[in-house]
Amino acid sequence: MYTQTEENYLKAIFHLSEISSTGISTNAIAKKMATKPSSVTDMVQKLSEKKVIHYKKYQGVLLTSYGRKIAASIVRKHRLWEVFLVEKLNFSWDEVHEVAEQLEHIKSPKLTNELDAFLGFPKQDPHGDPIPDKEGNYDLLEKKLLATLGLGQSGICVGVNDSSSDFLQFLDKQKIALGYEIKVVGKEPFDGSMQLQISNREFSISNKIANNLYIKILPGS
Amino acid sequence: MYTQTEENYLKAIFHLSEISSTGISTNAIAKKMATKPSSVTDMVQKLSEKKVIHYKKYQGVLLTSYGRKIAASIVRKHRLWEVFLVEKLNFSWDEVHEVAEQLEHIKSPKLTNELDAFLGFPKQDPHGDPIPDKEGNYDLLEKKLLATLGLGQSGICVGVNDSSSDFLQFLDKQKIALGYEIKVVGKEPFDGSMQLQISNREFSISNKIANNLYIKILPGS
DNA sequence: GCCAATTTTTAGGCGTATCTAAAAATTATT
DNA sequence: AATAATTTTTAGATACGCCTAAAAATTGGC
Repeated sequence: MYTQTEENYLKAIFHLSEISSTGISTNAIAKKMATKPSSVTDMVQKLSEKKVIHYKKYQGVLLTSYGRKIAASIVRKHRLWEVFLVEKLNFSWDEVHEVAEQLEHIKSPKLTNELDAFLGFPKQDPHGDPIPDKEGNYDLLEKKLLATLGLGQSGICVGVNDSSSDFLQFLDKQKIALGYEIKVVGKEPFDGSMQLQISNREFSISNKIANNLYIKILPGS
Repeated sequence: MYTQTEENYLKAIFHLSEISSTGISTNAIAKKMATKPSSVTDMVQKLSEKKVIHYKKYQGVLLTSYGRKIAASIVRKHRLWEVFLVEKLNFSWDEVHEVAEQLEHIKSPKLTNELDAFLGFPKQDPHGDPIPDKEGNYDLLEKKLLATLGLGQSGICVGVNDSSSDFLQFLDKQKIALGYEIKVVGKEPFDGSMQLQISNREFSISNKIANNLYIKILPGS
């Protein structure tokens, strides 16, 4: 059994692994966990003794296959709860994260699996991220950052990179939500800003925004 | 904000207060919490500083009205989650406690209140215990012997008087279990036997049985 | 009312998870 | 390759919640 803190470290390493695939540095974990590198060192030594990560001094860490399974089960719970909150309890997608951070630590396989069934075995959470199954397997979406789209291309908004409340509220204000079709009708080389078309509405977003929105490209575009 | 441990102490004191109404002893709390009296002393000193209990050395503790409100909100969450688990996720009444012990510590007023609404504002949990409202108020349900119920009254089966094996096996055979709602649909003055309705099943029990089953009366019956 | 039994508190220690400050190792620069 | 900058680890301290053992206060029996 793992403490909530241990679970949070495993989850952080899991998410960092999705990007880097090389050894995850102490500093990267510290940044993600909003803690100090020295605290990370203490923890990774403990996690290493528990065989959930590989760790050698000064060389970063990697999840063992066992550790990856545990991390995936936490992510599974987090995302299932997000679906529950949005679909059953009238939460909006920018309110769910904080509560799901708590709910993901509830220990009851029966609860998790019954919840999964109750929700109709969803494949994605409200941010478009995949929900791992019981065994920890999940489909990687072929997501692209909006910023990488060319002029005239269009796609469907499937997720966000930065799920901070500020960013999610910005999207809300701009009436951008998951599932919306977005077309790139202009790109500004000077600052990387883009002109977009959603439904019949046209507006402009900064490069920073475009680097935080994941898009699934439509085949004929 | 309170730690999970602090919340568990408050809840224990809350439950002990329902019985004794005098100062709750260190030993009583230690027994309920499955910990040592010295640990209890440490904690009650901390809780006293936080103004949630009244405490004077060697004189036991009592909740302040503020502390009672906090404790009631934890009990509220616990019992709402129990209803959720039984009604939505196919848990049986004897499986819910352990999971509810975890879920009761989730901190999100919106979650609690939306869950309440989602469940249709239930007044009792699956064991027949009352669910406090947002303000911490709740109806005390009276525990009565089944034999004392009048015609047409209904209640929830909450306990047994005689726990002999013979009796418990009888209950099993008749498919009567804790948490079941029982309605009195007939009383026989001659021998004191009663006709009962459970779910859509009707059957008859002797007076001896009726004097061994504790029932909590539902308000509107 | 006094002594014994019980209850409660205090004192001191332990493991977890965190921190700061300093030392050690690695990486980058010139 | 030597030195500077960065990263990482170690050392030592703190708060929390728990423990054991011993002291203090209360309660009960005679």
